[in-house]
Amino acid sequence: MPRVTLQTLADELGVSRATVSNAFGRPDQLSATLRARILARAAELGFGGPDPVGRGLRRGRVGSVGVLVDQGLSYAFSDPATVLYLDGLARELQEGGFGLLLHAGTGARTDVELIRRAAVDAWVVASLPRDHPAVKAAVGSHRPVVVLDQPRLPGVPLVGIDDEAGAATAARHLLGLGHHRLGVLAMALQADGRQGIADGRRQARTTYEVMDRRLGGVRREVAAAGLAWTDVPVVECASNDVDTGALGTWELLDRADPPTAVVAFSDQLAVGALRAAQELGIGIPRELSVVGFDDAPPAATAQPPLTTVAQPLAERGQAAGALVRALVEGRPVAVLPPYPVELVVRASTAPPAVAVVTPG
Amino acid sequence: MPRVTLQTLADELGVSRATVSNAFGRPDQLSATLRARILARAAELGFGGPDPVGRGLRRGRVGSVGVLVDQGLSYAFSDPATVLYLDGLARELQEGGFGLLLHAGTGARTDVELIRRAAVDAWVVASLPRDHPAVKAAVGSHRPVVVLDQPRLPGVPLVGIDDEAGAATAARHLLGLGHHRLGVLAMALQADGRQGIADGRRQARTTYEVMDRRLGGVRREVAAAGLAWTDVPVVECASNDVDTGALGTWELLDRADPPTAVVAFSDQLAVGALRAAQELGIGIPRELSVVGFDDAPPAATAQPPLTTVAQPLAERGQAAGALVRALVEGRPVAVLPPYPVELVVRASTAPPAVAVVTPG
DNA sequence: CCACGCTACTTAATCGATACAGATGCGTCC
DNA sequence: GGACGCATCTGTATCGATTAAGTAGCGTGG
Repeated sequence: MPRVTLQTLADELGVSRATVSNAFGRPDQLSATLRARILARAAELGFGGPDPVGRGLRRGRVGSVGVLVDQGLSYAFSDPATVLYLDGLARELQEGGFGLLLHAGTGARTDVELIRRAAVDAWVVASLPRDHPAVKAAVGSHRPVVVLDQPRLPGVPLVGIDDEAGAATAARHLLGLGHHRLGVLAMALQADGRQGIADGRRQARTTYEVMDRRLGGVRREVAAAGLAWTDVPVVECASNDVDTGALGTWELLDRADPPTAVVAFSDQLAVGALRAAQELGIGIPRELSVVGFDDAPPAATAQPPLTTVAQPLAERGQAAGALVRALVEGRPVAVLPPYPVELVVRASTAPPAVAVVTPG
Repeated sequence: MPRVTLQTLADELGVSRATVSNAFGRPDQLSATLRARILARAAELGFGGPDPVGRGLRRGRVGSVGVLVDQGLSYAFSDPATVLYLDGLARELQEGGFGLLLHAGTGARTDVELIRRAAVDAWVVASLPRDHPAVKAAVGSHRPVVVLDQPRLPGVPLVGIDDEAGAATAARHLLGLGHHRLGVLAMALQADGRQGIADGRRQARTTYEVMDRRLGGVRREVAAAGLAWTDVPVVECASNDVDTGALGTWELLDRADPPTAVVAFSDQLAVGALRAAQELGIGIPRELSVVGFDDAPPAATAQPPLTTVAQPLAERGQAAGALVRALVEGRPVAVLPPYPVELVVRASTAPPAVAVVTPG
């Protein structure tokens, strides 16, 4: 009835508990024949190896890494980009013998309690807003933390990309094609579920740093082209999915002077823009150009295929995993420079229908 | 330098370790003022509460539940149906204070080792083949196990649906519309990556019980309609995604006597069928009828909207979570009857173009 | 004034394992 | 033949917490 432990086995076989432990974890510490006997008896008793929790306590490691994602799981996993980097992360961590303890911030207060009570060796913060309580809880857990994308935290390694450059490239591409009226389709600027046009005030208050940087990139290029940033409508999409992207696009186009080109801050939103355009009977790219962000799998298969800012998703996930491994093993880690991004031009962008050629 | 523990705090304040423990876990066991003092000092020292591993060892519970999914994470999460029930599961478990330790069967031998070493209170086996080594490892871990869909294991609670009835309903619907030439688009019958027509021999050897049951359901209806099962081509799709579904559909239609109606065993595959038809210039439902399975979100938004066999995905995930909670807490659990399924008729099915009306 | 009950703590056993410092025995080398 | 090395196993401290049982101290009712 009582649980089988190393001690049970030791008593059964008349050896010490230490030897039984070694039979499982350090084969070189005992003779092959004794080890075989121990393992055989263990199998008979249905003993599957040392208890992970006891082992974890003693060794100071349990072999799991917590991952904090925004919103619910279904939401996080509906985004192919998120899935891709989680996959990279999971692979790398599994390689190192770690499991992935997923934690979706539900926003409830119990979140923090759960994080405090979670038996993990480290935390990966996967793109959370700066003020999210889960972030504080993770940092306060006295375990290594690695951040993906955001938020930047002092002394915490970050695996990010050059967001500003990425967004700037997208904007420059469109401006270079001759567009003068841009629109921006952004993800949430704050976690308050707000949807719609975000004015300057709102833009300045985002708690999602990635949005801040990408807006900055577009703004920079718009200014460089001699245009007014206040003339560029920014629509904030409360969720990063196709439906909401379509909704946001409706809003962008339903204006007095609708944009001829849209910079979307994710492929999800961009695909939503394509759908909205189709519903409205607007030809892409003839009447509207759309640039996405991420180059997630759906970008290439979209109709038309999306011009988008490519970033190494799986690779970054893997890099985050490698950082975690290093930190847990006490190895020093270097500061990672932002991963480069690259514009992939496909068929969703073209010069505006009525090109306004500037003299010169 | 050394870690702050309950003992550190106890020494600091001149109280016993037990009292400090109680300050965190059982507030009624000490005076409010002392508790406040302890908590205050804890905050000062940056002590975030009792160590989860020590706690876990003593209490016999760590607060995490392992989830075993087939293939890699990106694969599992590319299926909206999987995402939906994992979301239900996660919600229910978070409610109970458990985190989700995800474990994607990579097929490597290290999988089993990882499972053995994972600090979890229970396992959820999410639709694995009968012979998957991870299943044995989970069952052998001496922790409660709950199975989603498959495999059926003696003495292990299962949260399933009536697969046979579901598939039968789909087939009956098509046969009732007047179709005489059916085709089946199945998921993998074995985990060997094989793709293409599965003959009777292969069908009989599936290690995925769900496929077995669904094939049985279709077979039953085909027989009831007086047709020969051997005339019904079954194409096995190695991965459950849209691309592979399209590929399988090509194979199904590229035959001497192509089917006029397809039963797909997932919405993913069904959407693939829609795409293949579009590529081939085949009108749906005029020239080809398609029935899906799951009624995952994409089913309703597909073009045309999919007729599909609906099943309560999130609800089942939640039910699995509830079972896990009960088992971990030592409460007895009743055997769950299969969840009912229901055919949702949308626009992807219609009578065959050249209806063969039986006299009578 | 004693017994009783209550609150507020403390004591000590325990969860299951790991790792380091011995202990033991045996062969070998000079 | 004594010293030494080596392989193989044991003894024991320790990881960080929980909890049942025990002990003061204090107020109260008979």
